[in-house]
This record gives sequence, structure tokens and C-alpha cells, in this order.
Amino acid sequence: MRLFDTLTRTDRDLRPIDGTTFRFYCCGPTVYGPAHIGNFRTFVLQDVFRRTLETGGTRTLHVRNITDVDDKTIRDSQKAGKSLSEFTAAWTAKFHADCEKLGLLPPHIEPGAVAHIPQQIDMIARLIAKGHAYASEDGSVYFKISSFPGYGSLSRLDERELDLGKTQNARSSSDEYEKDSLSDFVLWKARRPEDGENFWQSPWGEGRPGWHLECSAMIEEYLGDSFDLHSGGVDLVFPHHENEIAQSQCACGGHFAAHWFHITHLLVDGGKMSKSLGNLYTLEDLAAKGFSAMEVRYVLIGAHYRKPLNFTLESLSGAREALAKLAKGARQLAAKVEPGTLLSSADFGPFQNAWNSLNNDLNTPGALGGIFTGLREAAHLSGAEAAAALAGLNRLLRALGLTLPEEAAVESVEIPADVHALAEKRWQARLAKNWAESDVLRGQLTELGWSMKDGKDSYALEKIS
RNA sequence: GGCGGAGUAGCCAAGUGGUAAGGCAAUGGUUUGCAAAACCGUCAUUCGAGGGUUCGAUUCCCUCCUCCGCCUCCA
Repeated sequence: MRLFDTLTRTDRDLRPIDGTTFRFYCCGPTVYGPAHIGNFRTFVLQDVFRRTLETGGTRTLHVRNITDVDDKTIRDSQKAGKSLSEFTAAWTAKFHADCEKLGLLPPHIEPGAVAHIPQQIDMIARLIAKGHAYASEDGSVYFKISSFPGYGSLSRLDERELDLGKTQNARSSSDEYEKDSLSDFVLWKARRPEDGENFWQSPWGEGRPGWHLECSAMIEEYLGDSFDLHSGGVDLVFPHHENEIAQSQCACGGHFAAHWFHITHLLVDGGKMSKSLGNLYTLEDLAAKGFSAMEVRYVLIGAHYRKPLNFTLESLSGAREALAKLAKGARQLAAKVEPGTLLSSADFGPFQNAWNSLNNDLNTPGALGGIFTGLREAAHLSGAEAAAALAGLNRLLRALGLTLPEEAAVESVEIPADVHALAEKRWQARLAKNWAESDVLRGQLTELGWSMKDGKDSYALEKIS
């Protein structure tokens, strides 16, 4: 597949460096609360990315970390009166549950920062030995940006008016640590009183690792000094990924990530999502409004990953209808195929365009459009062609990670006796072609909060929500 | 202010130097006592505004307007 690369700003073909397995790393969540749909846009697109590679026959190694120590996890665990590990374990479990609902494939490896402190300390020691880092008097360690000429290549720092020297004066008064240059970033944070019990021993004294370091250390541990792709939300380009490049290339040599895949942020109702605006949605918030995680997933893949996606409740309703339409189309296609037919998956039949879209810079909305168009074409197919089309459709749905809703599962709701009696009465009136009375009775049912829909030989009662 | 991205029908949203995918909503018809459901249709002379290049631009260039992101630990 071809994918846009943030570093070179070009579309490039993806080929595993080692020729067999595509190895990639995704910056995972900081577990101090429930992830919101903006976080999940990134994780869902990374999931579609992986599924597309695998559907195309490429084996993958997917590593995604859990950030379980930083300012926020420490602060909020203290607020909650829990130990850091107890606190982050609970939110990690919640994250996993949400991921499963969204149909996200679990990463092959999911390392946590706290479990990799020795590796982080080792990396810092190497950076100091090579002259890329220095310890300050308080026991913190900083990366010396001036020691790495390549710094800023990913975010094009040299083209920005970010004068690393100049900003120092303006901000040094509020800086709590002692750095040579303000732009230098922290690798090891000396223990502070507010850290409570959350500190570890190091050659530089008690403290904890800086945020940027964990990814570099875990990448080295599981992917080595060179690997295929690194991914995250756009906000991580600077400084997080920039710092990772500096740390890893200086400590390990190697070229680090061969490709950078960044997902653009989600907008809600045309603007930034924020708690104060009341539009920061978690899966739970949306479930409370009656929307399933799969409907959320459909909306999230409904826009190209490099364009802003405007999330609205209206688009969620649209997703429900669209999924139902897809499910119906899939059922109709399946009905044309003899049960037991061996489904060929050599090509995608009428869904070839959809598959091509997915492989052309992960164009998920293009792929969805192609599926609906393909479904229309597939309606005219039969026999082996229909079987091949069905196979193609199934592969595509798997690549997108979409699980289609089952045929209208009738919910068994308790129907009050008076409602039931009224309905029976109306049904009899209707059978007697007494339309006037029939309509009056339906009006009464409506007032009780029930709608009555007539079928050929029976009727259905539905609670009006 | 610097850098980056975006403005396509009521909403979500693809796409292309050659005359606008798809989904939702809406709407017409068939059907149904009427509804609902289902099925079959319709639905952007136009792509933020104004210039330019071109036989031809929504697509390339310039200017302007609006929105969004990043600018030191936010996916």
C-alpha cells in the first residue's frame, strides 16, 4: 500500500525492512481517565492501517505502549487516593474494554512505561556517555539538543519562528528545572515532594523518567534501532516524536522509523472538543445516547485520516442507517451464493475500487463509497461471480474492521396489559375495516407512548422513545 | 506572530487539468384503508470570494475571507 509520510511529505510504498514482517509502533494512551472519541480516531485508523496490510497479505508486528507514569497519572491517582499502579491498572482495563467494543485488534506487544524503567535508565546513561545528555545539580537529566544537528527535521523546526535561544528568557522564571538551554528536554526528572511514593532509583538519584523517553526505550527493546513505521496523533509531531528521534538516533544509531504516519485531530460540532463545551464524548457518553461503538467506528473512518473530521450526533445516526444498508446488501449478496461454496479471494470483483482506495493512502471514505457502489454492481451477479464478490466484500469489511448488525433483533419488551388490550381491540376494529375507530384507538395508544404498526397478518407494538 | 492543515449540496464526505463518488436527511412514485416498513426514482450547471494561466480549473498560480491544529510533556 501507499501511505503519506510526514517526514518526506510524500506518498511512499510500504515494504517491510526485513522483507517479512511490517513492524510498527503507535503511541498509546496515558491512562488517567477514559479515552475519548478523539483518541479513538487515532487508534481506529491505526487499526484499519494494520488490517489493510494484513488483508493484503503482509504480516505485522504492532507495538503500542501504555503510559502509566507522568504528571497526570500521578496527580490523579493521588486525588483518587489510590496507588499509581492500582489507578493506572483500572484505566488500562477500561481502555482495553473500549478497544474491544470498537473492534480494535490488540497490539502484539503492549508495554508499559513503569515496567521499562531499567531500559530507560540504560538509555540515559548511554546518552550521557556519548555527550548527548547532562545531569543537572538537582538530579534531573536533560537531552542536549545542540548535540544533535538533525533535531527538528520532522516538524521542520528550522522553518518556524521558534527561536530556541530566545524563548529562554521569557520562560526561564517559571521553569522548575535547571537546563543549559530551555529547549533541552528532560530525560529524567528528579524526585519532587508532590511525586509522593512514585520515584525510582537511578545513578542520578531518585526520580522518574521523562515522558518522551519511554517510547524510545520500548521501541529499542521490541523493534530495535530501525523499524518500519511510527504513528500517533498530529499533536505528537512536536515535540514528542521529534524528541524520540533525537534520543533514539543518538543512543542507538540506526535510522529509527522509516515512515511517519500521523492522524489529524477530530473536531466536534465544527470546533475543538472540550469538557467545558460539553462535547467531549467517551464511548460511554455515546452509549448513553443509544449509539453503539461500531456506529462510532463507522463515523471515525468516514473521513480521510489527514483531514479534519467533524463529528456530530447527526453523523452518528447516519452511520446507523449506513451500517444497516451495508448489512442488508451483504445479506442479499450472500443469499445468491450456494451454502458451502468455497469463497475465492483472489480479487475483489466489484469491490476492487474500494480496495484500491484503501491502499491509496488509506482512503477509508473512498473505500466506503466503493463498497456501496460495488454492492449495486454485485446485485446483477450470480454463481461464481457472486461468490467472488462476496469474498471480496468480506475481506474489505475485515480490513475496515466493520462488524455488521444482525437482522433486526426483536427486543422483547414488557407490554402493559392495558396497552395490549387496546392493541387487540384496535386490531379487531381494523379487521372489521372500521377505520375510524381504528384510528381513534391508535391515537390512544400513541398517548400511552406506544406506536402500532400494521403488518399483513399481525401487528407490532413499539415503545415511542 | 511563525509553521502546518481545511473550506465541495440541509448534514457527513470522496475525487479530478476535461466537465462533481458514496452515506444520511429530504422528496416523488409503487404498495398499504391511512401510517410504518419495503421497493423504484429524484436530489450540486457547481466545488469559500476575487483575479490569473489554459482550448478547458473545483483541481495549477496569486490575493483575500473564514475555520482548525502545533509553537515544549494534548490522540
